[in-house]
Formats: sequence, C-alpha cells, structure tokens
Amino acid sequence: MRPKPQRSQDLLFNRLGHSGQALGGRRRPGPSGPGGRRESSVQRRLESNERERQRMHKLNNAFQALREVIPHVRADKKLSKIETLTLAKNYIKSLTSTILTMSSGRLPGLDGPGPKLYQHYQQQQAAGGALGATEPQPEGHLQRYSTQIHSFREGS
DNA sequence: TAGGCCATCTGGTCCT
DNA sequence: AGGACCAGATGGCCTA
Repeated sequence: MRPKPQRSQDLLFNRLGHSGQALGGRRRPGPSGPGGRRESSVQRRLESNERERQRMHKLNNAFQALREVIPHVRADKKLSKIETLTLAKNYIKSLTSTILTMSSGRLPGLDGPGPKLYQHYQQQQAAGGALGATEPQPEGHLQRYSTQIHSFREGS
C-alpha cells in the first residue's frame, strides 16, 4: 500500500506558498489585499477540501466494490479504474447475451406482451450501429470479454 | 527515466 | 446559500 501523503490542514499548510496559492491545483491570481486569504475563507476551503476527499473516497469504494464482482485474472495486481470500467461494461454485455441465449430472447417466468430485455438490447444495438460502432453479435460478447480479461492480465 | 496511475487541491457550475 | 459535482493542475509513487 502506498504511503498516503499528509492530509487536511497540515497538507494544505505545507502546500500553500507565501501568497496562499496551492502548489498543486489550478493557479489563480493571489489575494488582492495584503495579508492573503481571510481566515474564514481558508476555513471554508478546508471544509470543502474535506468534503471532496470524502466524496472521492466514496467513489473509490464503489470502484473497489465493482472490482470484487467482476471476474478477472489479475488477482496479483489491482485493476486500474479504466480497466475496471471497461471490464464491467463488457461483463454486463456478456451476461446479457448469455441470458438472451438461454431464454431465447424471452425472460424466464415473464408472460406478457414481449421480451422487454430483448427489445432493450436490440435498441442498444441499433443505437450503437447508428453511431458507427462495430459491436459483435450477442454470442460474441462472452468470447470478447474472455479475451479482454486475458489481455489485461498480460498488461496490454 | 519516461509514462501510467492516483490523490489532492482548487475554482467554476449545477442542484436542492 | 451551501453542498455536490466536475474537470484542470500538480506532484508522488511505481514499473518497464
């Protein structure tokens, strides 16, 4: 586990230059008056920073939860965020195509006017086609997903 | 050492 | 008005 940098006020204190500008993050013109930021303004910023940290931590927790439910073969190395999202997308596609195959386009136990899942799937396919995407046929998703998790293992 | 990935700060914008 | 969300900027760590 990578050692975490200092947090919160200590970190901000260390990162602030003489003018009160953060060394990281967007640059902006310094405070207009002498003495730099007002104390209340600094306090609001610190609180805002803390909320943003918490928000990002929640987002990372969600990424971790997603990593744990999508099958992959890189147990020795954590999936990056982009890998996680890409694998999840294709895993969903492969599951969808599997369900459609097993149910012949009709959800088990569903009586009614029509197979909504299948209709939805067709719409998605049509939308992708309209955009010029080259999506494989439903039966190809599983193979594509399998290929992808192996390519991630190879680190390509 | 370069590039990838990440955490954090920050200011702007959107939403409640 | 205040908080949530977003995206740009920056620096640190890790790996090939």
